[in-house]
Amino acid sequence: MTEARATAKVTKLNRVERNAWTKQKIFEAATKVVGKYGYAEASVARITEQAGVAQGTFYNHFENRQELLDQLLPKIGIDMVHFIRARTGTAHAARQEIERFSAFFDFIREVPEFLRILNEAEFFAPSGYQKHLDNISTAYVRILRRARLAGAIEDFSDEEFEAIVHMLMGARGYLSRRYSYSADGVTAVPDHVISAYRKLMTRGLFNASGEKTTP
Amino acid sequence: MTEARATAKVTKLNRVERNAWTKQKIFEAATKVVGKYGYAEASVARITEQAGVAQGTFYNHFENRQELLDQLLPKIGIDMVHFIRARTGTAHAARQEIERFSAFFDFIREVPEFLRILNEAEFFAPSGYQKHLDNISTAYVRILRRARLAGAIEDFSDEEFEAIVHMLMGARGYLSRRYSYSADGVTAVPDHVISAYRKLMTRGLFNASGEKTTP
Amino acid sequence: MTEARATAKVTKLNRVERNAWTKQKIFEAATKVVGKYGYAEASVARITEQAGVAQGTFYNHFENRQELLDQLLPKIGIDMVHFIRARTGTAHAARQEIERFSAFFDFIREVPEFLRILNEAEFFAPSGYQKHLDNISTAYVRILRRARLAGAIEDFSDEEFEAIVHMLMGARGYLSRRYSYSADGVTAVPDHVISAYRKLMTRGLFNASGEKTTP
Amino acid sequence: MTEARATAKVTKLNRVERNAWTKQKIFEAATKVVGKYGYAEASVARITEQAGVAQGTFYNHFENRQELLDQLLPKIGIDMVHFIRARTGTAHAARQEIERFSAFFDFIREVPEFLRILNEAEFFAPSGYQKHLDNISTAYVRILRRARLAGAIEDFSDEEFEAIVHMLMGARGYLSRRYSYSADGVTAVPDHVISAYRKLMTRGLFNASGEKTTP
DNA sequence: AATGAATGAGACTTCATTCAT
DNA sequence: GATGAATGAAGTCTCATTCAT
Repeated sequence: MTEARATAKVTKLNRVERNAWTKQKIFEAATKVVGKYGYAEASVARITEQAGVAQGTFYNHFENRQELLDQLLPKIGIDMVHFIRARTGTAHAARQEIERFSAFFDFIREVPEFLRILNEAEFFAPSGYQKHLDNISTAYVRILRRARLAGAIEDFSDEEFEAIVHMLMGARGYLSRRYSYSADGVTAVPDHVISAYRKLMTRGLFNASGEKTTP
Repeated sequence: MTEARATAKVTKLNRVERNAWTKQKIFEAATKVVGKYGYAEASVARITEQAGVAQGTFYNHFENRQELLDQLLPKIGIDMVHFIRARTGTAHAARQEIERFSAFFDFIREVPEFLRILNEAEFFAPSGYQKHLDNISTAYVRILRRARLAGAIEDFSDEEFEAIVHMLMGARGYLSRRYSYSADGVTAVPDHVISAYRKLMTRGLFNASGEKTTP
Repeated sequence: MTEARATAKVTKLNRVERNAWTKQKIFEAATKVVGKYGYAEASVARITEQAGVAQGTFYNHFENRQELLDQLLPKIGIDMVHFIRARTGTAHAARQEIERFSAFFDFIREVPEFLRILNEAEFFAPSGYQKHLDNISTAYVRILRRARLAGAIEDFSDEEFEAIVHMLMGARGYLSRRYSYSADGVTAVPDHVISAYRKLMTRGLFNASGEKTTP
Repeated sequence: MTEARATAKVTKLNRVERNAWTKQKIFEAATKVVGKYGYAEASVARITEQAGVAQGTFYNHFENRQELLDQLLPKIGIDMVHFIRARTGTAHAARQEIERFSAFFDFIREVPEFLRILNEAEFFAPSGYQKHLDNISTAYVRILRRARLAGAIEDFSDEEFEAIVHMLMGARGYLSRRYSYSADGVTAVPDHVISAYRKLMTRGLFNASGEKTTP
């Protein structure tokens, strides 16, 4: 009898759990489908088929197709922030920035769907995109401010930080599209791209002296 | 008599001219429609209605909808290159770069549709986008090389130039989306954005000596 | 109570039954439309209107228009085989052949749409036509072989049987078009057509001895 | 000057000649197009392109598309009659019939477009088809009557002749479709088809004695 | 008589969403 | 909550025909 109950834990979920589980299945299916075919091809039929549920089920969990699409990027974006944070050491601010830059591309290789979801979201899921942007730029500006406090950056105002952060995000997007896409799968970014980025940042944003004085 | 004939040119076109004129009307209509509603909403019906021709007429001038969409960006992109070139002086390379940066945003104000056409093209008109990208990056790399020859840039390889150019294009795109969009119409880019860009460039890419006034 | 339930079966169908019923409605509508207007004029719009369902419903049951058209003839063809078999007695082989010939024309009168569906299928639903042809000729050759075994036919090889069967089918098609069509509806075949066929068959294919009354 | 006029004969036709020549070009183009792609794919655009004239030109020579299509088969049908007549000897009537049967298939190989034009005409150019049918069956019945007069056929009425002719035409059509079509081009009919036909005819239609008495 | 761009009706098909079971 | 058939608006594209040049 106890064994039966143990089995039940896996196969027989209660109502709330079943509900969450179904929604999660749809989320994962959408990630796969959008990652592989793009938003434009991510029809409700395709997503529900991938999720193994009926089309009607979709509308028990989401108001409409757009609502799901808008939740997709912010959800994965938070995963990305955690991933990058875990990969960032305690070195000098300029070096940390390079680490973040590299970690971004590592994450893309880890979650290959992310690239397409990120890039297309701006036009197919604008409100989801905006939410993601806010998430990221807020965190990023905070980092730059801290670096300024630590003396690693001088002569940039808060407003300029915001602009810089958008430039950095834009640069990453462009580079990822230019260098990371490939026939099947995502490849590493060439070294010269990273070196170009390092030069631009260490000279343009951070105090050049920063690098030399790192213990 | 010659003047009368000149007038006639406008009102009474021959077959070839009428043909070109119709195609041009469709182009202009598409620019407006895509600029206002985006590629996704740019149906042939909408475009032809805007152009004042029948839907069937569309297919006398373009193989299919996508063919027009793919021609849109490269066509306007060339206009942009001319516009920016005309606004670029003969000053030091670093200053020229700032001029180009500013001129880009001026062009956006001049041709408000361009922004959306450019930004969405990557996903709705990929082959047209690629063509545009090639047009621009080729020209841009040439400019950077010339600056290097003139001693205004040091320590960057050709490969790095290509990466830099993609970063610059990406940065502009992001910034334009962040700062230039608005409810109705396109607004000027704030000064602090330009100043942030200038700092990044003059310090990160160009020789500091270029800026004579830097202490 | 049981009777009430039986009635309920008709009025209140379950999901599977409703589904089959809808598909059947579309089939019947297509039969009518193709029979009346021909394949070329059998648009999905016309068929669904006749069936009393929305156009979109069509594509829940058939991959595309052609799939339905290709299924039409084989489906009715099987009905025809049953019809003819039921009308064929146990008389001498030659007489049976005449019975089949007559029964064919009877079936045409029973299902007036069949004629047009059969005749046009070759060009508008080739794969459906081929399937029907295989169904029929296989059965027909088997009949001739049996007659040969019984001594009613001599001096024909299997290959020749196949050719003969095609001739017989062709002859029926031509005759049906020539004699059975009419402004509205299908009429009986004149006696002289049947007598001509009988002579050709009893003398050309079957042993004369079969006809006992021949002097 | 005389030489110039000679050239003119070829290049410069008078109005009537040019007119006829253009119409002829359209006819030939239509034959090729229908023969290759079938009536359904024989759009005015395709035909005029094949003919090397503008679409508008078409309507200077034919009321509409259907008019041309309806003229196609009768025109070639007459060629066929001449061809078969030239191949028919003066032997016994039964042997002549076999010669006609063979000549029909020879003609198909000579004019490969004919097969498709003939077969599809019934449904895509019904009035043209009817005209062709009348042409052929009239001539054919006349032949059978003459054979009856000569004693080669007995016991068939005029009405039965008409039915027989339709059977023969139907048989030929079926056989041609079954045996003569092939991936690219038209192939010869197998011997067993001809032998089956001969048996059916010499026994079923003609006096068997006819063959034996041939010198 | 020749041209070929313009027309617009109509065909097939897709797909987000609804709703009865 | 899950199901999946039904819906119908909307989209792309074809093509016979017209007509001004």
